Amino acid sequence: MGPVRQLLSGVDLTEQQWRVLRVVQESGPIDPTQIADQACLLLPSLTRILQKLEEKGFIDRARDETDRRRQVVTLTATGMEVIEQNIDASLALIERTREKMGAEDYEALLDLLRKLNGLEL
Amino acid sequence: MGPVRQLLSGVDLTEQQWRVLRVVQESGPIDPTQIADQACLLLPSLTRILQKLEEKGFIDRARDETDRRRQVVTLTATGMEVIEQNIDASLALIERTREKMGAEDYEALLDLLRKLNGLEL
DNA sequence: CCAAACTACTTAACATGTTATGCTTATGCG
DNA sequence: CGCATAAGCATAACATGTTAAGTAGTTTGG
Repeated sequence: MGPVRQLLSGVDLTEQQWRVLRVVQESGPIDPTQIADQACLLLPSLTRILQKLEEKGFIDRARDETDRRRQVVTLTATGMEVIEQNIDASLALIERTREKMGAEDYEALLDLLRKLNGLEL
Repeated sequence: MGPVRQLLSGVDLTEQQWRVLRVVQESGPIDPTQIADQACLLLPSLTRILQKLEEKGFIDRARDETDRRRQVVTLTATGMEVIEQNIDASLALIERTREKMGAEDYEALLDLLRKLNGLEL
């Protein structure tokens, strides 16, 4: 993750903050529980991350009027800009890693990690 | 790591504290820089962990009289006891994970992780 | 219909990850 | 020898991981 942190340091974002932004971008309006699931974060961590992202003006949070326990997280225009400005470098970094490892090994690693993650120990 | 944390919660040790204890046990008297290397920890984290382990009475720290910048970390009798009391369950947990994943996949995962770790991005 | 159980999220407290900085002791070199 | 530099740790500051509790809103069984 070192290169990722370096990439994001220019816009004052951490790995996790970036990951959450990307999840919101790809999913559209979404509630924290689903974000946590997709970003592999526990809710207490996500709570703090969403607070930071809101302070920075990258997301908005609204109460879900159907179920008032829930929130709806949305990207702001600023948030979309930040993603646009960094997405190419981010994807390039992933691709570079994939090439350095070899595509087959890269996929094999992901599969094995998913398998380990799915295990009941 | 969930099961590991559960295993160690009985003796009030965290994963990393346990890992450091194990490194010291296997290496014998050793300095913090080498511990950090073997346990995959950064020195600031290790500093705090060693402080905790010393408070708990599981390790001793002495200045290296040859090079007074260095320390020598040693297991105490209490530290050895804690390891003896938990090592079997710890190894059993590793073995169980290995079996659940399948030995081949388990080894393949370790190899791929080592490969990724060795990569220069 | 209502109290108990549950869900979604927050807060708190402590441990660690990460980067930058500081301090002390060693080393290399002119 | 004497100083600049480097090595080995410690500290500080902030972000996250992890577990336990707390709060508000919802659902459900009697």
